Parts: sequence; structure tokens; C-alpha cells
Amino acid sequence: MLSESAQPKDRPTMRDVAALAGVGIKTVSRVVNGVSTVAPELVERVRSAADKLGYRPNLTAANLRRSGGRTNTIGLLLEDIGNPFSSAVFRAVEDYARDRSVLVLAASLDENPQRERELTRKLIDRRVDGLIIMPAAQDYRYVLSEQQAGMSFVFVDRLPTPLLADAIVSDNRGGARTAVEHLLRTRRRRVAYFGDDMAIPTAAERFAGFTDALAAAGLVPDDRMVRHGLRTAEQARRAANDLLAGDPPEAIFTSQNLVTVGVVEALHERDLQHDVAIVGFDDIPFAAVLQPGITVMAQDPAAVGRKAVSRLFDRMNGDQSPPAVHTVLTRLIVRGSGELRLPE
Amino acid sequence: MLSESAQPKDRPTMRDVAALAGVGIKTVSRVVNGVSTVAPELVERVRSAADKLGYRPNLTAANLRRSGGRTNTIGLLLEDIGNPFSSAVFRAVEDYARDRSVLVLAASLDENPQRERELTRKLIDRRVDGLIIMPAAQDYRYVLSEQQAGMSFVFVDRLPTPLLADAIVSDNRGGARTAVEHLLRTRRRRVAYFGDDMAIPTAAERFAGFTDALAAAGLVPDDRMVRHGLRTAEQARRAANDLLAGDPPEAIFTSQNLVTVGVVEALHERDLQHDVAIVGFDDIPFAAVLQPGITVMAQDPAAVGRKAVSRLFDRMNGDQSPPAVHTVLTRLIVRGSGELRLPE
DNA sequence: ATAACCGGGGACAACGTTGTCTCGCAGGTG
DNA sequence: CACCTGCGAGACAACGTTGTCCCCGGTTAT
Repeated sequence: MLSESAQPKDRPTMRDVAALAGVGIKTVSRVVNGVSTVAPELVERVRSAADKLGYRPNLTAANLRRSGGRTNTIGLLLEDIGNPFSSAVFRAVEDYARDRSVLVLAASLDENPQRERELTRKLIDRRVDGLIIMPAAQDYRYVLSEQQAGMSFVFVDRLPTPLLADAIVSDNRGGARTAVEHLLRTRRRRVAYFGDDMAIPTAAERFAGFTDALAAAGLVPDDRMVRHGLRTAEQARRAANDLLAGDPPEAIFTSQNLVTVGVVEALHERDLQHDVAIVGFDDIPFAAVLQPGITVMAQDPAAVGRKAVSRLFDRMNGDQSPPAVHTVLTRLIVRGSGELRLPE
Repeated sequence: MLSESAQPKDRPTMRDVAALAGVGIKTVSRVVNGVSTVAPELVERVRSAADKLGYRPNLTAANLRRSGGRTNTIGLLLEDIGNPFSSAVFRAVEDYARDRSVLVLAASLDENPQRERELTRKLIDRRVDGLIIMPAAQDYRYVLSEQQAGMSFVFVDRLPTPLLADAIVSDNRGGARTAVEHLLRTRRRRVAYFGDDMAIPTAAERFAGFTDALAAAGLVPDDRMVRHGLRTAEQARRAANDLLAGDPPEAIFTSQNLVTVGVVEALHERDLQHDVAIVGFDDIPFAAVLQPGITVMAQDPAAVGRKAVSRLFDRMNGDQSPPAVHTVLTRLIVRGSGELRLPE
């Protein structure tokens, strides 16, 4: 009864366009989808009717009916979109997907396994065509039934256990080992380790690489110079200050970018940056401007993202080969802090 | 005829669950949606049938029918997801949306107006409930007809022309002015400007703030010390080296984070970091570790994102008030480089 | 005992689109 | 001239779900 003025009136549908153009609804569908068997005159009538009404097709309805039921959407679950590694992965995924007219639904997990399960479910309920996950959880058996129902999965940055789907990971252990070997080449022997929580598989791998390198040089880690569980730059800074206050190590390996930031801050606070060598895992902005520049073992998040999304599309297109792990190599960037000469 | 083994068999639907549980399809719907009028025994039967089949509801089908037709999805078009400002905005948007069971479809525009139009359309075709756009284009009249069709828009970081929707922007002009006034407080007078392309509205605003501050001190910009159009750190580094090679300015204002990085690199290369003062717009990682620390006028991308998404949800919930501009204040972070004492 | 009532559960249509089928008409063929 | 062919266009059902309505059985009131 009420004739409200700016009522949020419904969008026009194909039916409305068809009525205005004086054609059947299916003809509108054909025009919208560019089917070539429609008479040019009708095409024109439909086009102008659609423009006049501001018609836009409803893709969710179309996907519901369309064979295969593809939604042209993929899901991307990252540790934290705000962190540079995650957002670089996102960017690579997005570029590949956009070229194929696929959009990306993304969310952050913050190391929360429960959130991971919820979000995975929500994305599946929206019928994404595939899912790229930077895992927080431990148990991936639920993936199996989803795969049987036709969902494709690719994991990045960490390996799911058991390996039920493709995974793209950095060469954490090998990269860490190479980084520490690089440090040892300066003849420094007393090497400290600062790292993230060992429950995080990548941190554990990097610590293993650290130990590998020491072992190869006939050394063993000194527990007094090993700190795990550092989650923020501030924690790392404090831990480093703590260690540096006593008998400082000759060199430091940091297993993650935030940790590197904190430790470098501590070195500068104590004016030890020219005395204690450091190599970090993960590149850091501004690393070249510092004195000395920070030598790092850089990951290649863009390569990880590209590889992940291309594997995902292969799977979505029917690739049935057994799940495999793909390792993306890391790269040592020499800037000074890892090559400090020993005095005397 | 063929009984393929691992055929990507279709997902079970409510019909399948209903058949297995021996109930009507609507009862399954009721159970799935937690309607309380179903007999406990039937709820149990339906639940176990659903689990057995690995049933997951199809949200796209549900949204199609459900009144209002909300998809519980919003679109987010950013300049570049890989850049820290964009990804911080994203993170804030995501957190707010997740609390309301809304997911985010995001994509990068890379300053490409055509891509912006295409993506806007694609997102509308998927019937997102609202759209947050960091604009690349100039002309936003198309927004009007979409708004009448019920779509909500919020712009971030830059103002659309004409102002057809809410916009959340940093206080670019005021922040830049305050930053430059801070520099002038050291009695330095010959202040250089390094900035991004003036076609980008934020860059223009910041340059205006720069001029404001000079004018208030009775100064005018010296064209020889003004460089526009710097899009990368490398370009900025070269431009700065160029200027510093001649008669160096007493102070520098940089209008954007990448530019700050490049200019700081150049200062360090020429060992002028203690002689030429600098304040940058946008915070920078590691700014505190450098000698001297880099004083910046920091933006608050998280606040921008929060404000944007909360306005968007208000609009989606029927707020009809006229479009408004919301300004998020910037904050001066003093670290040394902007407070250098003049010699003599 | 019968009518009115209530509450649980199913049949049916609808959301906006596309796949399939059929129909009508024009043109070519025997 | 009848028949077949082909092609453009619409009718209809279907995708998987939810909103609406109605029916059935049991309980309560008269």
C-alpha cells in the first residue's frame, strides 16, 4: 500500500528485461551469455532494455544451474593477511586467479586451529572451487572426505600430516643450514639461536637446519644460547638483550623476520652490531640501509603462491596424481652482518 | 554404464539426507537451520544421516531463496594487497566482518581504472552485500545506479568525485603540514619535497600540506628541490642522489613510504644522514633501528579499515544519511631524523 | 462424543538462472 | 506441392534451498 520513495527496490531480473524487450527469458539469457544464434535486432533490443533497467546477471543463480557448478571462486586461508609473507602469497595467488576470472575469498587464521576448521567449512558451504591453506591445525583427515566430494586442496608453508594433498613449502631446513654454514665460514663458533615456538613446524625445521650446520662443523648447540617461543619483535628484543648482557655469542641465527627485527634492535642498543654477526631467516625491509646491512636467507613467497595456485588449478581440472611436496628454494642475500671479520 | 571408481561424484544434497533419514526434505532444512520445533529423535536421525554422507549445506542455493538475498560476502578492492597499507586495511576489515559471519572477496587494482570497473561489476554480479573501494578511477557516477539497486559502497584512502558515498581518508594535507612544520621548528629553511605522482589524489594532498606549512612560515617551495612522480624506492633513491650531489637541502619531506626508503638509502650512501633532516609520511619498519631513527607521520590503516567496514555495515543495514567524509588522524612519531640540530 | 485447537512434518512453489526439448517458419528438394 | 531440413526462439524443468500452506494426529474443551 505504502509507496515509499527510496524503497531498496529489488534488482531487475532476466524476467524484467525479457518483458521490456518483448522477448522470452531464454533469449535474454542467450544475449547475456553471448550466444551467437540470436538475431541482431533482438540482441539490440535486449541490450538496451538491460541497460535501461541497470540489469546485472546474478552469478550465484547461474552457477547453481550451470553444469559442473563451478563458482569461479577459491578460498585462501592465511596465517595473517597483515603479515608480509602472507600478503605476498595472496598477491601471487590473486594474479594467477584473476587471469582465469576466478576471485579469491581470504581470511586469517592466527594460528587458531578451531578457526581454521570453521572457515574451511564456511568456504566449502559457499562451494569454492578449491582451497589453499596455510595450516594452523595438526589433523587433516577431514580433508579426505572433502576430496572425495570433489574439493581440491593445496597446503602452503607447512606440511599437513598425513600428506593428503599437495604442499608447497620453503626449504626451511636446508635454507637454515646454509645460512648457519655461512655464519660459520667467518670462523665464529659460538652461535646463538633465536626462534619462534617449536610447535610451529617451520620453526622446528629451521632449528633442525641450525643443528645440522653445527653438527657438520663438529659443534653442538649450547642450550644457554638457544631461545625458542619468541612470537614478537619485542619478545625477541628482550631475549636478546638478556643474552647480550652476559657473555655475548660470536654470531646469531634468527629463524623468523620479527625475531630478526627484535634482535637487531637489541644489537644496536648495545652497539654490538659490528661485533656480533647475524643472519636471519626471511628478508626484512630496510635490511640494506642498516650499518651493517642484514644478511638474510630470503624466502620467495611469490613463488610459493604461484606454485600453490597453479597446482590447485591443475587439481581442479582433474589432475589425479598422488599428492606431492614442492620445495621452493631460499636465497642468501649477503649484506654485511653475516660476514663480519673476527677481530685480531 | 561405466562404473568409474573415483568418479568425482556429486555432493550429497538435502534430498539425499532426507532419503537416508526417512524424513521430508524440509525437515532436513529445519534441522540444518536449527529450528527448534523438530522432534529430538528426528533431529538425531537427520544429524547422523548428514554426517554419514558428509553433507554440507549449499549456501549459494540457500541465499538465492532466503529473503533479502544476502550473500554474507563483501568485496574489497585495494590498490595492491601486497603493500602494507592495503593489507593492514584488509586485516581490519576482515576482523570486523568475521565477527558477523561475513567473508571478504578481495582484489588488487594497481591504479588501473579499467580493472576497477571490471572487478566492481564482477563483485556485483556475485551479489556481494557491499563494496569497499580504494579508488583508482576518477568517475564514480556509475555508483549511483548501483546504490539505487541496493548496493552499499564505502571508499577508502581517496575521495570519489563527486562524493556519492561515504569515504574514509587519512588527514593527508593536515598530516603533511604538521610534519613539515615539525621540520621547520629546527630552523631549517631549505626543505626539499620528494613525492609520488601528482595524479594520485593523496600525493597531491600531501604536497598541498607541504606548501601550506612553508607558506605559514613565509616560505615558498623551491622548484629545484621538488620531485614528483616517484613510484618506487629505486626511483626515489636516484632522484635523491641527484639532488644531494649538488647543493643539498637542509631538510627533506617525503610523501610516501617507498619514497622515504629510497631517500634514506641515498642519505646513508652519501653519509649525510646526520646532516640533512628528514620526515616521511607513512611509517616504515625498522625506522627506529636506523641511526638516526626516522621520524615519520604515521597513518593508521587499521583505523581506516575499521571505520570503513563499520560504515559499510551501517549502510547495508539501511542507514540512509547523506554521504560523509571521515578523516582519520595521523600521528607524528619522533625518532631523531626530523629533529637534527643545525651545526654552528 | 464431537468440535476446536495445536504442533509437528511434508508437499509445493519460488529464488534467478541455464539445459533440453519442441515448435514454427523459411527455404530447399524430389 | 508435399516433405524434409535447419535454425531461431520460447516453454518447461531443473539446480539446492527456503517460505508458505495444509494436513494429520493427538489433546483439550464443550
